[in-house]
Amino acid sequence: MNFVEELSWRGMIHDIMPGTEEQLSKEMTTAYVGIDPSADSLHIGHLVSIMMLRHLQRCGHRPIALVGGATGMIGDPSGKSQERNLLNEETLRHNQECIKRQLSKLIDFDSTAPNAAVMVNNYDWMKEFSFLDFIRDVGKHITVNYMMAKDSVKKRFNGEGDGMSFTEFTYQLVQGYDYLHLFEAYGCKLQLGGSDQWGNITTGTELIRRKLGRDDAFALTCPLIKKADGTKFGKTENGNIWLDARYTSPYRFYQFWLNVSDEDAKSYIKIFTMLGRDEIDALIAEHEAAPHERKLQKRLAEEITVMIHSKEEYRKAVEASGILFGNATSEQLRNLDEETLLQVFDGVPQFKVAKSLIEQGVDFSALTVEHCAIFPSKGEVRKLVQGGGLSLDKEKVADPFMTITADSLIDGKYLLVQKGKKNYYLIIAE
RNA sequence: GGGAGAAUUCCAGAGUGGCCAAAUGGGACAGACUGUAAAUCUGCUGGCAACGCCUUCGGUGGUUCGAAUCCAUCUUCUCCCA
Repeated sequence: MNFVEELSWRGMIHDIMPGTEEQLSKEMTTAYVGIDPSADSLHIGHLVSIMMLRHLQRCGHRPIALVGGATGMIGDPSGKSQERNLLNEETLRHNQECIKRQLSKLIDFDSTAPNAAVMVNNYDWMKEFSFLDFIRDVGKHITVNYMMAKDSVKKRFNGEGDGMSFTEFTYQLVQGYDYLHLFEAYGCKLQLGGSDQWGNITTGTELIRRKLGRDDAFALTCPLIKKADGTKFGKTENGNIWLDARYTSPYRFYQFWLNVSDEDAKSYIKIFTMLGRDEIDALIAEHEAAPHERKLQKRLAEEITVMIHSKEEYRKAVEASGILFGNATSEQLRNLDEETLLQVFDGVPQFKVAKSLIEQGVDFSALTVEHCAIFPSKGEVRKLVQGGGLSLDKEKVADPFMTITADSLIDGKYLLVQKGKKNYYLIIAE
């Protein structure tokens, strides 16, 4: 299987350095991607790079995942208009461990195959590197003129943002040195990344050329993922979509993919799943024939959820979606056992209230406004009720001042308040 | 340094003594339709024990029966001249 061809039909190539394809067909090639360890979980913004590594490994080449412990301490100025926070070593190590665990599910690090993946941390070779040694052995080879010509740097000189510290300016040199180091230590001849990394990557190949006189270091970047409507990919109003279930529940993760637009689904299924070309073409054809069935989104969500979480989590997410968005009745809701109920409503805002309060009977508006702060005011509740936008336990609320008693409790302790179609609030009486 | 103007509810932006909880547009939220989409249409957008009451129009103080509207002063911003 040809790596470049594979990425190419998937629309995952933005820029490729001449000679890359020849290099890949010549021998088993080692390639790396840099990952910024700024959190202890990856998010879906990282997923494209990871998919590139997966394809690379499948095509028989050797992936290296480089955790940017050192570079993470500096902060990449590309695409940022402000100086970033720096991380300490302890946090970095912790983050690296967590990231490795996530990557292991997707990339093979452990096998004895010659192309088993490797994880490295640039902190390991940067921490002992003295400033003097660095500027003598590395800085000497690259001119400031060259560094200033990069777009990411130029922008910061044109009055966008707050200027740029020397630390940030050095970033590309440090990343460039990573490539040099991996080239020498691992025979790594290709760097992959997002298109915003092109400038940094070419500093690396330039460094290898000038210092070692070698011109067989290559670069390949993928386009940055965009949504068809121009808004930022991978963000919701609740923030990032994380791969770690602690930060983004599998249910939300599944929902994110299920909700992508038709246009985006067509490109995402190529980028984020390992499905083959024929299957994808068939899915897209099917989708275009009956877009309302959203087979494409369903399949996309299934593939990715299973890949990142598990079949079991996927199954639960589908079940939860059925209850939340299907025409589940009050009856069905009450038939759920407590465990399933809590899973379905995992991630839904929860409010605790004294059970005695419910047993005495309490006014719906008072409960949701005063005791639980679900809604900001009783006027709000009244308006929503008048518009038919509020449900309790899957039944429309007709009177904002209705009295809630223990009869409404599900499993003797839960109340499910629903605003509109998508907003749920769980009240727990204890 | 001198002069002119502006500040209104989530945003933009009307209002220049009682008819102002404040036009209109946008956004947000909800309803219908739908595919948990887009578009469209409808409602709604200060609070409350609600045909009424209370708190809002940069801050403070005043004039008045009555002030977002007039006066004084302070703060911030914009523009013009040097």
